[in-house]
Amino acid sequence: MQTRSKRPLTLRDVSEASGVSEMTVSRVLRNKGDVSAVTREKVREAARRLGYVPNKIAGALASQRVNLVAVIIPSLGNMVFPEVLSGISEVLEDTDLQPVVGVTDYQPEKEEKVLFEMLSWRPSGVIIAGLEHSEASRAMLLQAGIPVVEIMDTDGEPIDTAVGISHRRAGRMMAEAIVEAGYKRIGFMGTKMPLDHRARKRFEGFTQTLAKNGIEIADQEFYSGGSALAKGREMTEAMLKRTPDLDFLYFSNDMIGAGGLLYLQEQGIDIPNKIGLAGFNGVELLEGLPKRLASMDACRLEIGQTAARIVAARNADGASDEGQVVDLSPTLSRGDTLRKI
Amino acid sequence: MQTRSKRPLTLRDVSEASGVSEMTVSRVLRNKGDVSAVTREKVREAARRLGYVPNKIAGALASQRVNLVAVIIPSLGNMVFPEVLSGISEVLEDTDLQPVVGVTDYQPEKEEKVLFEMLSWRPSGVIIAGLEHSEASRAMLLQAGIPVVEIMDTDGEPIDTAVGISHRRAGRMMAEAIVEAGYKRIGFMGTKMPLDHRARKRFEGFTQTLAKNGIEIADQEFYSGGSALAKGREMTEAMLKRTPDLDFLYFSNDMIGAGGLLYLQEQGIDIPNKIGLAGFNGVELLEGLPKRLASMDACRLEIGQTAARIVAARNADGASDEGQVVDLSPTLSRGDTLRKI
DNA sequence: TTGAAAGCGCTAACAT
DNA sequence: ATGTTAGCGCTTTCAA
Repeated sequence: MQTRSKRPLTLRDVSEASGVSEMTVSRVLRNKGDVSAVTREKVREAARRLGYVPNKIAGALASQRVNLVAVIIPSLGNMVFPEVLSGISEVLEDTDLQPVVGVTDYQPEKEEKVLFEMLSWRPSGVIIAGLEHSEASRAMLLQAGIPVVEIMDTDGEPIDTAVGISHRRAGRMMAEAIVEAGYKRIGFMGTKMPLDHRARKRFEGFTQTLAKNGIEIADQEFYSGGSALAKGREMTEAMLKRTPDLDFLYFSNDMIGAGGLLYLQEQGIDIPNKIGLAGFNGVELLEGLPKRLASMDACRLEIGQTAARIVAARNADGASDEGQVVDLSPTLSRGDTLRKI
Repeated sequence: MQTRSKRPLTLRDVSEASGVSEMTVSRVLRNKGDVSAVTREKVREAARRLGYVPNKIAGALASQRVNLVAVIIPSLGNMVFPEVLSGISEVLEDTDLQPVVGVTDYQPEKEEKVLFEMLSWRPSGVIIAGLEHSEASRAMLLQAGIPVVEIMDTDGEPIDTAVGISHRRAGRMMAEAIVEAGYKRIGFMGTKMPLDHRARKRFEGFTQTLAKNGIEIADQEFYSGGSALAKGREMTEAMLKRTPDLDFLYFSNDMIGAGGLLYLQEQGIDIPNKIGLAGFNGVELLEGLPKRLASMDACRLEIGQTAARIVAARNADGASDEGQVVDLSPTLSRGDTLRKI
């Protein structure tokens, strides 16, 4: 351990310090090839003593291999994505691959930029949220010549491989459960995000199934920004003032659903008999509410794990699963806010 | 735009396609040096048409510059850190630097590993949470020869520069407010995390100030894992059963505080008169609760912004602010759960 | 304004 | 088991 230096150390420094060729030093540090125990120890000791940190840039250029996996998601604030990331990290930790995260804020232009930036580091694979990408993004992904796994959604044509759930189906399932339970006057609340394709697809599936049962959304409202819990509360109050005869509220995420739930409880309204409620995501965070909100889990952890496994497998044996679509099944939890039939 | 290829394109491909030397192509693509408008357009067009993505690995090796800033944090699930990241991204977006995130799960060994991994990509700076690091980590940071900003905490000796709040002081401030408000029988609930130094420091400051006022924590409990909201609820119930005469509950984070709040409200207990409550963090997420929880904000966004600005400035002009400590002032919000004096 | 040559720090592919 | 050589794809530097 020596004092702060301007020039970072190179293999050569370790080579000189240990009296062994650069090549052998390189072999020791990568545990590659046969090196005698004595030499190995000499080298390790020298590297440790100097505080040598290998230069992956040079290594990557020479070997043409980069052990990074680009993970591109819309947001970190959403709860959902950190959980997907956990699944990815967990699986990649057993390999020599490393996730690198990029965030798009649901903006296609930003996605394009982040993707370009990450691809320019020549990662070994890409895991990217959603099936909707700009032409340029699709082109880059196609050109990259690496495994590309699109996650979260399966309603569409994957570039290469997809792992997720069908959000249309998720919307349909929830609508069916609500109709079966006998609710008729249904209100919807969600985020004002034209670019959140998955929320849009859930909404489409939801309204289609309602329509099939002769039901039309009785009221709806979209918000953006602010605290979701507070927004759920406010929107619920406003909507019930506007449309007092609603008997069910479907929220596009659990957080606003929780806000609505708290509001209704304060008003002493009978849940789920007078009004039923449901959200989406099965956010564990919210366990501990006065009543468990009906919800539908999006298989976040499993999606991350599966995607990572696919990338890892393709890197290991080059097995080509291209075109594969892994469609997971979301499960509905009725909680205490969706009345039994 | 052409079909998927095995070998990624190189500058040479663009050079040949545009009939211009590699060197000039390089200049165009980096907007460096003088290139005639005609040539520039020719090159741009060729690059676009081929779908060329520059190889940053080669570029970085040649130029000895990498526009990445390593950001090392304990967790993404904590709410707090995504917000710090927002502050960092926001500021770095106006520069040519890019954040790259690594997660340590509060484990020193993992921090060491992540740090080593990231430093081996030769980033232009490091932003790392906390002031407590292993000897090896400190050595690497010192050796790296790049700006190092330790964030979140200012109670300790920074390696280079620190930006954060004093958690000891935060604990003291909260204790003072509670004592002033006349509460006497105080219970504490927190996470069982010996390695969360900031939580520990808050607790120390808190108990010290109580002691100074002749008060000792009347009961305390630590949890790990599970949903924080549910844990807050359960622990509150258990603690009040065990120690019924408590008149104040201090929670080490807002999420468990919210759980406690919901429980007490259901029990019809008068908050803040019969029992007062306070959390920590000022999580915006929780606005919308029946009562606003007293809390103390940790200046998360500002910490991120300031840290990023320091790294960016040092990269721009090499100005050396080493040893600087930026100590931000957390503000106490009394909410509705801490009675006025 | 453009081009040619020489490396950046490492590893693949061959020696030995 | 160890060493030598020749690049990886760019950018820096110097020349034209």
